[in-house]
Amino acid sequence: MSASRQRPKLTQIATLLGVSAATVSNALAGKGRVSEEMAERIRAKAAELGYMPSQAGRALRTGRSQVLGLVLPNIANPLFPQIAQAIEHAASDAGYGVLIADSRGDVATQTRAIEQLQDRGVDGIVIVPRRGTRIADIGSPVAVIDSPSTPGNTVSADHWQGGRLVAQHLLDLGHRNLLLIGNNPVSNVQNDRIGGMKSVLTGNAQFSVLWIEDHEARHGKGCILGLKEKAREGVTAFAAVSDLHALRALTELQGAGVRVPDDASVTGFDDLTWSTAITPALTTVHMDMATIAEQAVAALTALIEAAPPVSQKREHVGHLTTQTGKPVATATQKSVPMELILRQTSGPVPSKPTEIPPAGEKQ
Amino acid sequence: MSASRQRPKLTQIATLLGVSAATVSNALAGKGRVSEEMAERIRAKAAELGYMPSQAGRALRTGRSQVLGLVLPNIANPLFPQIAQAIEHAASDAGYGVLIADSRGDVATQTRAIEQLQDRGVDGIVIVPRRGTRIADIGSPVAVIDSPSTPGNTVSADHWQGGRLVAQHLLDLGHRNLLLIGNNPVSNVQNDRIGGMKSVLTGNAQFSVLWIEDHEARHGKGCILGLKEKAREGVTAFAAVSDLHALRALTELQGAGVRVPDDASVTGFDDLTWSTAITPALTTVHMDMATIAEQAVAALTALIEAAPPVSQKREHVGHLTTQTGKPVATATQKSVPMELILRQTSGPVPSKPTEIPPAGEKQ
DNA sequence: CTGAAAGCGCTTACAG
DNA sequence: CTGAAAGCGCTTACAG
Repeated sequence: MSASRQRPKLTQIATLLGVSAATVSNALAGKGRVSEEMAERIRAKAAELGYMPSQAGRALRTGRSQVLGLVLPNIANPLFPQIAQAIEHAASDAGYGVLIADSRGDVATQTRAIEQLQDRGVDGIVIVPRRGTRIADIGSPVAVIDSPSTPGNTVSADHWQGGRLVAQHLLDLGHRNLLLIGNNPVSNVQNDRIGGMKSVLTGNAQFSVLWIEDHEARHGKGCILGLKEKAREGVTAFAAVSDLHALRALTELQGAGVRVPDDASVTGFDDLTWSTAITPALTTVHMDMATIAEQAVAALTALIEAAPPVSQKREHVGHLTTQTGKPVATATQKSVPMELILRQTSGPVPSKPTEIPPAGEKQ
Repeated sequence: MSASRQRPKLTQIATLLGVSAATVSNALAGKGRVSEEMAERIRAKAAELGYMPSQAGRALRTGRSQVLGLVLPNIANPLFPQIAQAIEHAASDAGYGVLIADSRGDVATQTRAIEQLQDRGVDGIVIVPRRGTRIADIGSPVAVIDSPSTPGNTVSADHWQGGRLVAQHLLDLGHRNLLLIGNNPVSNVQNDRIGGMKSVLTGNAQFSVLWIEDHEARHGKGCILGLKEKAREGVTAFAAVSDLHALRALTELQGAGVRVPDDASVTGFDDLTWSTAITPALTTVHMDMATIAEQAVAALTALIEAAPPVSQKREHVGHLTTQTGKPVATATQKSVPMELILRQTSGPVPSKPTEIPPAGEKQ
């Protein structure tokens, strides 16, 4: 009944007001070349008609789509919601839309995904890269979200510091025998987190590291991690590099009759949605994705504005541009502090040696 | 070093070959108005230069952006990765990009999100709507992913049938006393799932329903669900309408010394990523998001093609269009069967009455 | 079978 | 302060 009248266009409001399209455009863009009085009338009329400029027209003319591409290693990744949400907001605040792409596992698909995004005319790309990605080969402005150990333009959480946080927390609770649980020793993120933990675990605390992929390579996918035995051997704290692994540890321990946090503590990383939905709720480390996303988008828009739009006649070629037209940008390296979230899976080290039930009739 | 030459444009390949832009355009579009020989040369040259048409130019001319909007109630939803991934692929296969938007909780934000998408010129919208959304008010082609109980153009999993699947499974295992766990009684999806379960639980099986929101309203957010007591009262199977609630049940039971699946069975819904990462792995019901997404995108592209592009001069106004230019579309109502995934949290009902440890020193 | 022309909706120098 | 004109890259009737 209401709504959905035909979308008004610039020229309509121009003729309605008896002015030129140029004036309307300038007024709406706030380019100041218009009398305040005229500008006001134009803005009023535009608002009245619910005018929104056509992206297509503007994009064609300016060479800018006002759209960013978001490339992720694997959309199915449980961290994806947090990242996508944060990027979407940051981008939206900066006047950009977000087009998604999925690397679907391999670097080849990632390359294709990036190309597709470019074919669709994105102004820049936010990427959480797969191992082995050559960022430099991407012909668009790029912001990388990874770990501070990644070279190049990067924004990320300070995973190392996050590691220190958990380890210190466990130390403070009296734990002196810990198992650090990771998945893959070649991940920068995981290595940083573990490295941070290790850096705190000096002196009289002992620890070892369990890499799940290695373990599964030997015992089969989805196998038991043998945490109950570890507990019986005296480990009182299990510190995983991700909530996913913490969940695995928690359920394995609980299923084996090891009580958390009474008999052993478990901690994770990432603060995934379900981490409060479990009993006991998971102690974890939270990354401030909102800030990370803002910084990534800010870095990206800076790059975009520095680079001349591709499809524009370059009247006077800038002094500070390389032959490819890419500005000589200094690499951004930002890292955002992580925050420890105290919940119920971590508690004081048991005073008396833990009594772990023996055998255990697992099916 | 290589790559990133200036993007070639249509006219470049035209002049290079000494033909008109029109011919190049026709050849590339396969419009047949070009000799096969010429077409071949043109295609070859285009491939050689890595030509990709400018979306902006094409969009401006055709009135079509080849982009779909994806609107979700809450990007942070754990189901989002599955949905986004599936939609992205289906859309990509159909030649569309996907722009994301976040409803961030309320209907008002959802409305704004939809408007933003429209301002960015999307050709259509895939929406997983919030309660109370008036789909009819959206001025663009829309495909809705929800439950079959939702009126209008809808594609969805057959949640009711999924419910039957789990309930029958538990019945087959000998369970006769079940607790169905839901969150919110006003959700169509959850009601369908529970309804399906109930429809199977006739005869000598007894059950009751626990709505978590109600329970939390009385006992506080994040409270204990009291499942151990239920178990002691004779419940042997806990069937949740989502993996999230199943996880909550599982950890609560495990933490209270109730062994799963030996003492009690637990089942979920959705097959979230972590459902194999827990011990024991979760028995759940999987939705075929790939198929759902394909159907949603297919329905959407059909609508898009039926509707005349907004910004086009409508030479001869079609016979079968309403005054708003929207085609009189018959409502699509498709539902995709769900699949039971047997894993370790469900097992035969215990032969002897379960011995649940009493007290329980929860912290 | 091929080309010349118009135009999609905007913005940006340039004149006045 | 305002307007006329050109042009972003494409596609689509229409002529030839």
